[in-house]
Amino acid sequence: MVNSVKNSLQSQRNSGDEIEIRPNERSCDTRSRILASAGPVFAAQGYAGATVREICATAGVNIASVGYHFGDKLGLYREVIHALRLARAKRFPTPNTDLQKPQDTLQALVNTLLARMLITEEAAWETELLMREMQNPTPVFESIVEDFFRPLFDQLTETLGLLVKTDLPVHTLQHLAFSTVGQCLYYRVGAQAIQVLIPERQRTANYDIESLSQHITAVMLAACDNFAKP
Amino acid sequence: MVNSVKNSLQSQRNSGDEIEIRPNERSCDTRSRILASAGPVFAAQGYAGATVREICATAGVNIASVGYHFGDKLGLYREVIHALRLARAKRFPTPNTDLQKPQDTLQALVNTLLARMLITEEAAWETELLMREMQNPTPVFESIVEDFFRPLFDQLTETLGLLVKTDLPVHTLQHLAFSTVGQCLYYRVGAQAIQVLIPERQRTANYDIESLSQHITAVMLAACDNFAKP
DNA sequence: TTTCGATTTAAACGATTGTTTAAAACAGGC
DNA sequence: GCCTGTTTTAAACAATCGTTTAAATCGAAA
Repeated sequence: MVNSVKNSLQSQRNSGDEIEIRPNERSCDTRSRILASAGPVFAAQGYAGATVREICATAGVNIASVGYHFGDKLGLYREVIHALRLARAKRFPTPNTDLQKPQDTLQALVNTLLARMLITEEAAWETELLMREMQNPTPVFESIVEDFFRPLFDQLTETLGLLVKTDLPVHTLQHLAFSTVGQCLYYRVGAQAIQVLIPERQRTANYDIESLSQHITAVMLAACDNFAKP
Repeated sequence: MVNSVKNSLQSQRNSGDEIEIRPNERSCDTRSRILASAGPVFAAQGYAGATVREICATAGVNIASVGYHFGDKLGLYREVIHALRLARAKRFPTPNTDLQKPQDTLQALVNTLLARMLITEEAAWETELLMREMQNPTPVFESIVEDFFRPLFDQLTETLGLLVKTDLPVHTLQHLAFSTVGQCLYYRVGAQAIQVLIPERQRTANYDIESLSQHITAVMLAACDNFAKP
């Protein structure tokens, strides 16, 4: 009873304030350890498949800690997503759209998209988690789209609008934007299929970010040129 | 003990023979009822998320029946995938590539791809299940790619090869094929995101299979034209 | 040092999972 | 009708899940 009251208060505090001042070092340590361990586990197993026992074991803390610090499993997941958003906003700043030719802007946007998809560093779990949200949306999905996908989508639509010269209906520009995104996304979504379809030698030679980025940009520029003169 | 022996024998019989002669009507009924109920449940919840209890409840049979007829949960899943392959081979025959202009072949291939993705009939669970296999591959995934994806992929590569006129390296044709597949796939993978990004009125007006198919085909034809004259 | 609230811990809770068991119900040959 | 092998059934199994509890431990103010 006393615990649950404390937890709910703490939950409100955490989700409300941006700057959190933890009571002391000890709790802050276990809290952030849980947070750091939870991300990869959620990404690898999915929200339902992930177990708080595995998360706590990886973090080296007691099982009850997640209940104490985050209320419950869903509260922990919410904070993982929250932290993920902050981290990715810093890692992938939206490329500057002005001061350069739209061809270069498109190239930069495709590069950013592919880099987000094919990242293999220690932050690969972030992309994995976002992919899982796309297939199995949780209540946090809509805010992810608004904060994450829409800015890049708007920038893409705008840039394509500059490239087609002729005024095209909005939905055609949106289709072109989705064509761009779809091509980039496939090298992550279809990665398992590509691994079966294409022998490894070819894959390592011609499937790096640079080659794919140039190819997709070329496809879209050709499409824009063609759509310009009907 | 006696049961487990019977089950393993039965499992081998089922996976080996193509034409199965069930001992009598009764068993065949519960067996096929389980099989019919399992597909949608596996598709909706994923393999791990699906419960044999829900499957059996939907089928109206006892919980122990899945153990008796399929050995265990994984055995049931294998047979679901097996039946799915047979059903889809009939439903989506690969379009005839000869006897028509490559432009028309491309259009037909894109149409088939989009139809597979955006199907909303009672067989929608099949696509859902295949998408889950792409993200969380089980041991059956590789055979799915070989039997299902590769024929269409080869046909696509070949058709694009006819369209570019100039001889291009194989990997470039493969990239073009993936560009085509990626654009089609996105309207299923990104459906949840599109639902947030695009207001419903626009979606119902300009996101039908026909419009999307024509758009994607136009994009790829433009790309092929451009790649032809470097 | 004592005291008190914050935090961590081990243990248990009830619920749900896949699987198994042993008995009952069934179908067909004699 | 009886017998035999197949199929179905209700019940229980052990394992694992998220969550809760009450006691132990800690840190700092009094």
